[in-house]
Amino acid sequence: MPSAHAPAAPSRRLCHECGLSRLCLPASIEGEALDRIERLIEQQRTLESGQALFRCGDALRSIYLVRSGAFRSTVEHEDGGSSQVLDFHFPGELIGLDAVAGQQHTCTVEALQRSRVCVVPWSTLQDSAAHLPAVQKQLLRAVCRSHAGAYRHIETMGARPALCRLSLFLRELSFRQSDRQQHADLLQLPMSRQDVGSYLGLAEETVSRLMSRLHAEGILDVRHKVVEIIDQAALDGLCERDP
Amino acid sequence: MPSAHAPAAPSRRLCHECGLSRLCLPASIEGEALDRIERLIEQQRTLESGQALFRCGDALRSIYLVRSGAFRSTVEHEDGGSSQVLDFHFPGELIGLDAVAGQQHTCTVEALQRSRVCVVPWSTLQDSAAHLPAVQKQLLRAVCRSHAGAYRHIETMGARPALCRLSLFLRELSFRQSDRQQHADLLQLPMSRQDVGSYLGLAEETVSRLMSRLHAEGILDVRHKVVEIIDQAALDGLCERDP
DNA sequence: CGCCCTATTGAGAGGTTTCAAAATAAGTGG
DNA sequence: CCACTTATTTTGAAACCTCTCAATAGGGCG
Repeated sequence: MPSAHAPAAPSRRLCHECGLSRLCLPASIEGEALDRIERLIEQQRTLESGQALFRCGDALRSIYLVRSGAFRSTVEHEDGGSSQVLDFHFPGELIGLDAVAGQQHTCTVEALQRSRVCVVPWSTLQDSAAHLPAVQKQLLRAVCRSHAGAYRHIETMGARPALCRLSLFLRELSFRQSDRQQHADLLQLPMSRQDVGSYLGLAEETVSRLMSRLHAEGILDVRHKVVEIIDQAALDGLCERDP
Repeated sequence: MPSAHAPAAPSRRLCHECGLSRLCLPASIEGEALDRIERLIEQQRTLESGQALFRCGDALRSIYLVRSGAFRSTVEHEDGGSSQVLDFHFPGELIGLDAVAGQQHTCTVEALQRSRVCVVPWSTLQDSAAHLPAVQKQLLRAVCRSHAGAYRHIETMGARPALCRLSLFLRELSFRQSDRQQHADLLQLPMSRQDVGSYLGLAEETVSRLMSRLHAEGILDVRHKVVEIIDQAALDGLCERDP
């Protein structure tokens, strides 16, 4: 019935049909306002593994909404040689807000695997936020959520023992996966051990060693980039600062 | 001349007369829009050293603009005993945005010394942002600036050697002081050594030891809570990851 | 199938933490 | 204003953890 008159919208139902909208920019937005947000999406873009979404120093052009895959953001250290992993980004998350303060990106973001993003031009988004309080609110909440994530990361790095940091990292991944309706105890680690080490302020060998140890103790089942949590309670215990 | 007709505004020129407005919420806002922002300030509040602005779990009621003094935000760890310093807050900075995502505060903020803040009710601020794009923009930038600070903090904690972390911390304080028109090389440390240690993921003894060492090497002049940077170049050198 | 990159595992050196004690500052009440 | 108590800071020595260097094993991609 409705198909008869519908102007055959050219598959621009991106957000309506996207399972991530609950997490993404349009969270808690429905109806016409959602249509408006959909129209902000300039294009979708696919990135191959290793490809950069933008690099440190690039001018702020767009904000990106992760549709699938995973990303890693890094900063190059002044001395040139070393770089450090600042964050990982999964479906439903916004990327690029690091440039809002200074109009240019402060880190480099690369795909860890074949990934897909929705591209939202910043100028358009800003205009939209100025007119639609709902968009403005969501944008602010997205930044604040990201900020809260950074605080959790700081908390994790402040948890001294390496085992404790790794446990917190795995728990965080587990939470984020279940947010996306994925198994909370069958973790997909799209990043390398080196990335994990850099993210946690540890050597990659330490990460590898601790993974093996947790496997040997029956707490994890480590199969390359797939890690299954066998004993959640034990893992939670390791997140405490002491033992 | 102008005093003749002026309606003797009852000292509500808070922002106009505040030297921090360039850093604070009203940054780059002038004229009538600035008046509007001024009117958002419900009251000013003075806190004694150690007094809490809010505690973890409190409902989001207001955002606070630091006028003078210094603050420390901490999270209590689940196990109860330990807590961790997440951030320090100085004049011109916004406090309280951590609660925007979830409507309740995720950390506890306490004054490190007698301090003064402007109190802006969140509901009022939100309304104002919905109507005034300038306010909206500033609010977003403030969060993003704070987010950028968190990323720098992560970068600092990822810089493995303790000496390197401490150097980066001192440099950061120096930058923030010069932003506030204070001497860049005469640092005021309102927080304890333990706070610094917690902030950097180090033991307080390590912080103390390294301070002494830098003093002995003639790079710093450490006088209790006042630290003078004698050899800026040497300190910068220590910020590199290697030596 | 073979190369290359990543991950794992081992052993030693080094830096930080811990525990403990002394020295210094800060806050309190007379 | 001083003496007292309390808290913070500094310094020391030993133990521990993590890093580094090095070699091996395992997957992934052409």
